[in-house]
This record gives sequence, structure tokens and C-alpha cells, in this order.
Amino acid sequence: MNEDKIIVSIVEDTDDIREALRVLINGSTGFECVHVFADAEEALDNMPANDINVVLMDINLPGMDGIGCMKTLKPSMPDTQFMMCTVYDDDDHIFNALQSGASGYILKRTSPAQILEAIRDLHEGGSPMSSEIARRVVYSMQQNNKPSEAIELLTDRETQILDFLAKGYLYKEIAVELFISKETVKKHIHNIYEKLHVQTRTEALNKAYHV
Amino acid sequence: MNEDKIIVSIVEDTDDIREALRVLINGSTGFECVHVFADAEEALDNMPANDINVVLMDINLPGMDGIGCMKTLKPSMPDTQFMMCTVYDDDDHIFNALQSGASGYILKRTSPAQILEAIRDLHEGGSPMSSEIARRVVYSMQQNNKPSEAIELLTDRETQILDFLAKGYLYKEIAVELFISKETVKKHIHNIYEKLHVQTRTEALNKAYHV
DNA sequence: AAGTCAATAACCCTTTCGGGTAATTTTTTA
DNA sequence: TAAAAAATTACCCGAAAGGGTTATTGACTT
Repeated sequence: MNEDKIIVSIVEDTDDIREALRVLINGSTGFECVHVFADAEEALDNMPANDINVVLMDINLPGMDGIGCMKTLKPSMPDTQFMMCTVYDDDDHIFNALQSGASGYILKRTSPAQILEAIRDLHEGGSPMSSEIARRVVYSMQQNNKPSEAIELLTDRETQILDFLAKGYLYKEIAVELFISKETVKKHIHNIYEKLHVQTRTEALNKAYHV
Repeated sequence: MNEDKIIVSIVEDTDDIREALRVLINGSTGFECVHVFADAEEALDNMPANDINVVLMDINLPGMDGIGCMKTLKPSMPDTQFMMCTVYDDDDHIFNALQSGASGYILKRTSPAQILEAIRDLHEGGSPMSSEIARRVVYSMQQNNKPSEAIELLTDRETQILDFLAKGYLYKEIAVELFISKETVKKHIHNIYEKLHVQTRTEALNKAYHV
């Protein structure tokens, strides 16, 4: 379509905000907004599958929320970037939105100039988000992959065996890998369970890795 | 200490860059750089535990790298923010650094003014990173928690039972939860294993969730 | 109306898991 | 050097998991 302009679509239930955004975008060189929708259902029914570069999506919509709407739309719009534009700045919303496929996340209090800048940035392959939002993302990432403190209780050998358990190895397979008897493997695992206060493999893994 | 100034420390092996950063920081109001180190070992030996607000850390150092250095320093410097300042912009380095405790990540080609801005931002609780870096982070986050395609093969009931398996429930416990017989649970699980081509609970969980 | 799929349930059978206990050897620490 | 911790192996035992098979029911499709 028009290669000079970034084609933007808006899903936002508050009339004033929706219109303000539309006017902002259509009044700026290099941007164009043809389609606006007041709720998720309207967007799902009428959003054109092609030719949309960026969707500005409010999270708090009546009925289906913006994240659900994006999840539904995204498969049929592989070349479109989604930017959440919302008042929520809590970890759950941020994390959920980004994990569900949003590439940008800005707050509604963002200035008009910054909104335009964010749209351009998103369209050019960036992930616009404020520095505080980035910190939330980084923090949650750090929490994710860190093994729990529980693992500190384990000896090196026990940790090693726990890793095999995580891969789904049988006792006898671990025994072969480590050149020890199956009974020894069992004893180690028994000790691991005692230290972690669990009774099964899955409980142990949930406790040792994961949050 | 001095509450007006942001106290910065630098770990960087290239003499020119290290000196340029020191001069930049000491020449700017509101910033001060007293300690600079040419490698990780020197930093570990001489870094003061307190009074450092921000550490600018190069990743590519001779001997121990910057990420390892940060990991070692961090426990004794809980109030200090680490910012990686490097030429690497690949996913592995970015992800590794942030997951290991860095709160900011900037590239060496960042302009002096932006470096100062990033330091201030970091000190005020943000996570400065360029928009492209943010995109990498978001992308990796999206990859992480998405269930594999394998799960598409499962029926609703099977997915539901798989969730119980993930929590470590016994067959009979699942049976009680769902008001069905233990044999039925077993049959469902058997079907799940067949669809996923696995033989054990842990293998199934690894295949269904996770990469 | 016939056929498929999903959910339900039961039976037989073997392997694996995990608890309890005891004992020996090696390594580490006090 | 003595004591403590970690790693090793073995045996008994019951519970749980998992393979294979068969069958009934209801819902959906053709």
C-alpha cells in the first residue's frame, strides 16, 4: 500500500481518547489511521488482515480484553506489530501482554510526540517501552531463571542427579551415566527429597527450579 | 556519602575507552568516578563494597569476563546497579547479562550524552537499553513461556490433566479432583504420552511446556 | 444411519519409584 | 588425628506408574 506512511489501527473504548489518537496520527506526516474500533469484538469482525503496520491496543476493554483480542488477531496478522497503550503499569499486565505477543508497551500518560515516536520505533523493529517498564521486564526475567534457594542445600552430586531427573532419566539410566549403582542413585534422590521436603520427582523439580 | 552525585565505577580493559569514560563522567555535573579497573580480578580485589551507585561493566575482559565479575561482586553490593557497556548485541550476551543481574545494557557506540543519561536513568530505578535491545528481550520472553505446538494435539481434558501432572499430583489425586476414576486418569495420561511420543511424566512436561 | 472421536471405566501385568534400614568407603573438616 | 559429611551399595517392601486390551456412553460428523 502506501509505503511512505505507517498505517495504524486503534482499539480503544473511550471515545475521547480514541478520537484524540486518530486525530494525532492523521495529523502527523508519515502516519495514517483509517480503522478505529471501540471494542475487541468490533476489531475482530472488521480488522483488515493486511495493510496494517501497527495496532494500538488498549488493555481495558468491555467484554474481551485487549490482550485476548491481540492473541486472536495476531495469527492472521503476522506482519503487524502490536503496541499496548494502557493505564496499567503492574507486572502482571506488562508481562502478560508482552508474553502474549505485544512488542511495545506504553502508558496512556505518554506525550503525543512520544506516542508517535514509539509507533515509528515499533514499526522499525524496536520495542518501545519506558525505562521503568523495561526494569519490570528485566526484573521478572531475573526472577525466572534463578534456581530457588532450596538448591543450596544440595551437594554437588545431588544437584547433578537432580539435573538428570529434570531431563526425565530413569534411575538406572542415571546410574549408567554416572557409573554408579541404581541403589546409589536412589539413595541420593531419597536424600534430595528429604532436604526439599517432597515425595516425588515432579515436586522436587518444581521446588528446585522455577519460582 | 555525597548525595548530589552519582558515584560510578568502571571496569574496562581498553585504556582509551576507560579513560574517556572517566573523563566524561568526572567532567559532568552530578557524576563522579573515583574507581576504575582494567580487568575483573583487579575489580574483585579493589572494588569498595559500599558507596558505589553504578558500575559500568565491559563484558569482554581478559581472564574472567564482565558477567562473571558482576555475578561475583553483586552479592556484596546489594545497592549497586550494574550496567553492561559492550560491543556485543547478540541475544546470548544480552540475555545472559540481564539474567545474571545487570539492570541496564548499552552498546559502546552509544553517545556520551546518552551514556550519562543512561547512568542517571539506571540510578533512578530504570533499565536503560536501546529499543532494539528491548526487542530482543521481549522476543526471548515470548519464546520462553509459549507452550510447544505439541500441546495442540491434546484435547481439553488431556490438557487439564497435564496441568495436574505438572503440579506433581498422583493419579488418584487427579481422579478425586475431577470426580472420575483413577483408571480413567490413567487412560488419559496414556493417550497424552502416545500423542507426545513419550513414556514418562517428566518427558511429557518437558515436551509440552518449555521450548 | 454409520462412523469417528472423546470421555469414561475396568482388568492384567511388569517396571519403576520411593520409604526404611544398615553398612562401607572416601573426603572434608574441625 | 578424630569426627563429621558425603558417596557408595545392598536388601526388604508396598505404592505408583505405565503398557496393553476391551468396552460403554454420548457428541459430533458425514
